[in-house]
Amino acid sequence: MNYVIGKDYIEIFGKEDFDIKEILECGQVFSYKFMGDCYLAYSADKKAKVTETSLGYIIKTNHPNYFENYFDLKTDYGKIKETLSKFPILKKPIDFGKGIRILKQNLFETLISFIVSANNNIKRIQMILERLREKLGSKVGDFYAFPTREQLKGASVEFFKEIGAGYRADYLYKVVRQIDDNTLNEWQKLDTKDLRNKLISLSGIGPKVADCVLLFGYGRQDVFPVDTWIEKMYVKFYCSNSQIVPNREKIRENLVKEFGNLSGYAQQYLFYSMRSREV
DNA sequence: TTCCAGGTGCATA
DNA sequence: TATGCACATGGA
Repeated sequence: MNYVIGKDYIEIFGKEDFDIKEILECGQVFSYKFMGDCYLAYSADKKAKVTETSLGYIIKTNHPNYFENYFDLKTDYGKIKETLSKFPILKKPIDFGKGIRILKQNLFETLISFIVSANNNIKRIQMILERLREKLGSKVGDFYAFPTREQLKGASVEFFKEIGAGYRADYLYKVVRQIDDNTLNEWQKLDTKDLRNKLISLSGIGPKVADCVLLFGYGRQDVFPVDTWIEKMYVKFYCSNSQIVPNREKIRENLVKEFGNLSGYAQQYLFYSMRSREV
């Protein structure tokens, strides 16, 4: 996929490895808006407007270098899809979500977002996160930035309940007090296993949320988040009728063993097609 | 009305 | 180590 970067834009040529609807709506990210003729993508304190063109896409933003990384434009998804298509169960999911790219999201925002995501549905997750932005975030031009750790630290448990976080309010209140502004960045140097254990030690973060933060925040691909949809997928494709369904930890182990360093990509194709009832 | 959603924390054996 | 249950909330 070719693209050029200007002072306030990125132009993408070709659509086979980049579909903005699939990228934003495949469940990896919650802070975006569909505007009818374009998508607005929000990440931390930055915004991009993505519009389809006859040749591909035009991304308008004041931070083109940031969004070049955010949309993972340097990675060759054609090659990844070619490799993964050799797995029979991935053929349809890859065809269904062939324009997906795994975003490289802001660490802190990813952490908070996926704590909110636990046992929740995507529409409500988006609503809660939007309220967080509007009530605690700094105004940047015509939108609100995702609140910083300091800004979240100023909020009470009651506040988190008021915006609809439910029982996750306690998790949010605690987690912003368990880390400081450098913690998440310092953990970059750890290997996936140690980093995962650090994340799980935080409030509101278990195995699944940790894997999502590893994949969407830290860009680790050797993880396979197992949620209710992946569990359904596993039952459908890996368990015969009479077979007992293994627990999620065992499912995760088996899938990481199978897909190795491409686990993260495989997971997202499968998740998207399962949730869309397209497998 | 009941079930479900990108699960986690905690008690119990 | 493994299993079971409670936990808010809103849409289907």
